[in-house]
Parts: sequence; structure tokens; C-alpha cells
Amino acid sequence: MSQKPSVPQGTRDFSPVEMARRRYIFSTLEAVFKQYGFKQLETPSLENLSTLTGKYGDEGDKLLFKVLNSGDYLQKAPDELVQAKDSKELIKHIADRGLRYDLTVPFARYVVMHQHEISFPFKRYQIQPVWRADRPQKGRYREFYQCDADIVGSDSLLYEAELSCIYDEAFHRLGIPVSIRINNRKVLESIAIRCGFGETFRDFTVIIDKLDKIGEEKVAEELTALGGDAQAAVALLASKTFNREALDGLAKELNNEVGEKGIAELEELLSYLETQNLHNEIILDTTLARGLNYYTGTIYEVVAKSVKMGSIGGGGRYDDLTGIFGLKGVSGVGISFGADRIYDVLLEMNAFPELGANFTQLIFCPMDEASRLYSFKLASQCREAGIQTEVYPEPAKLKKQLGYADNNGIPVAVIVGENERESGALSVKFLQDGQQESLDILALINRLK
RNA sequence: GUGGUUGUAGCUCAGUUGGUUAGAGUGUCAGAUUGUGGCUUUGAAGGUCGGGGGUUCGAAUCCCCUCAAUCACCCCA
Repeated sequence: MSQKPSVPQGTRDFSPVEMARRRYIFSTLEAVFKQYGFKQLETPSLENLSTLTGKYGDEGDKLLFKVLNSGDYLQKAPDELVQAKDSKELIKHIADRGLRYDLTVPFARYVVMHQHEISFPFKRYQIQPVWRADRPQKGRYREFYQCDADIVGSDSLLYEAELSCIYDEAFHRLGIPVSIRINNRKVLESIAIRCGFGETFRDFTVIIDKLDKIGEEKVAEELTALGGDAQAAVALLASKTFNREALDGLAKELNNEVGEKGIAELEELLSYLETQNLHNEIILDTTLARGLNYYTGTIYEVVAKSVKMGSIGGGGRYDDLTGIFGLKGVSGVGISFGADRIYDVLLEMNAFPELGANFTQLIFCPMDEASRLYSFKLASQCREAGIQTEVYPEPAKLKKQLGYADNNGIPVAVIVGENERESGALSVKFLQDGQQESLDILALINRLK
């Protein structure tokens, strides 16, 4: 019995054409990362569950893919938990590992484990898949790639500026006009304190993050329910072009200690950015909160201007991420690119450059068995010369062989039959314009090199 | 995790109030053309109508369950 094949929900195959496009995104980002001196890192797909749980909140824990232990895992599980069907407790006994949920936490783990080999500040980039057991929908997959650039071991705001520039440069190179939204967690905290949400800061951020989605009135409603001065808070929430004027306006309102610290950070970041020639708009958005609660300073989010899609990048400063793994006082700042969403945006914008899946420059088309052997030999000569070469595997009809070349976008075909073999004068056909020439192998190689 | 919409050939889609053998375009393969691709033309293959169950004399069509895609929540890249 044959079964209908399928892939798990939220996962996808990538065809050669799709891979060419994905490679284009990855290599564009990689080139920018390298330009700023980031070094590449990879970590295992599997992490110990203890590394992952509790780092992403209750929601995050639910979305973790857990991997069953090897062997007869139920044998070692406590009977009462199996009997009680208590999945939540039982899982701790039957699954020790899980698939990574993001790249930041594994990076923090890496830094702590290798702290004595690393010279700080350490700049690393990482391009790997992550997994979330989320319900798939547009722009949301269960397996997707993140492309992260982080720096640990420095609290200099120069790095915030560099990361802003990386966002700007990368999306410029990809041809996606974006808004780079920036905020500072301390500014947010200051607003919260000022308006009486100091005690309920977490909930406060969750609500205001929805501002552009549900509107001012709804947000005011929910904030009032939370118990605080909703009107005052809403008045302070705005998104403006990131410049001196906007900052000064904000500074006048936030004259408490946290606020002044946050404003000072934004000012320093701005003074770096003022020296740059940026392609995209930078927005100071005090409604930007971001879910992950470990951010402590600058936070980023990037949105494509021409396509409706969730954020295609995000990140921020976290003063003490490695603290949970026992290394205190190491500050980090990082950003992430959502490669799969960037792919969808480029596709929707029709903004991919012409990227054939074909790399073959030359194909030999043998007319008989002896020519096939002869072609195989000549092909290795071409390959040694650095020409990407194929040999058609059968001495089939020319129509078929040229059809293969045509369908695969191979630009040059060499027809080899008895005449060519004996004279060494190869019939070289250029498929784009249909021109045909007689060349010997050396002349052919020179022409294509 | 909650709710809505959709599911017919590899792909894009027709398919009448439930009625004979489920169609088209495109792609694939073969021929027209024995050593010359794209264009043309002829033909062929390709379908458990997402899967399972039910109603009916009869189901692609109606009902239930399930799987998947998609959209809105939640959350996020």
C-alpha cells in the first residue's frame, strides 16, 4: 500500500528556484554582517529543554517542540503521572530536549559556556532554522529561518547605531523600502510610571503594543481597566520621525530618572545616526513594546512599507541575558531578520532579481556511444578550467538533448558526433541566438572562461 | 489554543436543483522532423474529486468527523 506523502504542518519543501532566491537573501544579509565584522556561529537544532523553558514566557513554553527521550521512556516515568494523564508534569520526565525556539537564547548559552575563549565585545551572526508549534498562517511557519546579528560584552550605543545601519543597508540592498521603528524600554517604563502603570508594566506594554491594531479608544479602555491614567498615557504615545525635535518634545514630558536615562540613550544613538547617509526612514515609536521581556534598552522593529506583513525584523538591548545561565553583568544587543517573511515580501513585490536555478554553462550532446565517452573526457577538461559542465547521459535525439539544455537554461551546447570526434572541430551552439560555430576544445574553453 | 472560509489532473481552474464514462488550459511524455531547442501540429499518459464515515436508487455536489491550506484572534519573525 502506498501512502500519500506530505510534510508536517507549517513546514515546506524548497525547489531549486526557491533555493536560489533564499540563497540570495541569506548571502545578501551575510555580506552586510561581514562588512561590520560579525563572525558566524552555529548551534545545535536540539537544546536541552532546561535551556529553553522559562525563557519565552508561558506562551513560549507552549510553543516549544519537545523531543521524546530515546528508549522506553515511559518505563522511567513516575506511574502516578502516567495514570493521572498529567501531560504538563509528565513531559518533564519523558522529554529532556527540544528544538530551538530562537537564536538568541542558544547564543547566550554559547557565550556562557565559552566565556573564557571569547574576547569581548563578541560580534556574531547566525543563520539557522528555528521551530515553533504555532498555528501556521500567512507569514507564519512552524519551521523558519532567523538571521541574527548580536554583540555581547559591551554596552556602547555605537552598536545600537551599527545595527540600525545594518538594517538600513540590508533592506536597501534587497530593494525593500522599510520603516525602522525604534524605541527605548526605559522611555516606556518612564511613561508607565508617570501614568500610574509602574506596578503593571508588563501588561501595560502588551496593551500599548496593540495601538496601531485596535486603535486609541480601545487601548485607552484597556488601560483604564488596568488602573492608571489612560488619557495621559495615550497622549504620550506617538510615532514620529527620529530627530532632535521629537526627542526634545519627549524629554520635556519625561522628567523622571528612568525617562532621562532613556532619552539620553536615544540622543546618543541619534547623534551616531546623524553622521550616516541612511536610505530608509527611522521612526521613534513610543508605542513599540515588543513581547520578549528581557529587553532593557533600545528596541527595534522593521516593517515593509509596501506590503502588509507582520514585522520582518526585530531586536533590542538586553542588559543581562546571560545572567540566567550564571554569567552576570554582560550586556548584549542584537537584531533578527525574518528570512521567510522577507522572501514572501520580495515575492509579493515582484522584487527578486533574475535568478535562474541553473549554474551550468556548457553541455555536451553526444550522438553515439563513442562520442559519449569522448565527451565525458572533454568535459573534465572544461571542469578543470573552471567551467560548469554537464554531459547528456544518453546518445538521444538531438531534439531531446537540446530541449534539456533549453529547459534548464544552459546557454551553450556542444554537439559531438563522429565528424567532430575525428576532426576535433566541435560544433558549438549558442542557444540564446541560435548561432553555431566550429571550435576545438581549447578555443571553446578560452571562449567560456 | 479559539473561530470563519476553502480543498477537483504536476500547476491554474470549470463542473447546472444530487443523475450515465468528471472536463478545459498549461505542463509532462511520444510522434510529425534518422545531427539541431524555443514556434506549430497530432496523440498519449496523468484523478481513491484531500481522507474516513453517513443520507440516498444514485454524491465531486447534502450531513458529520478528520487532515491540510488560508484568514481573524492570541502571540510572534
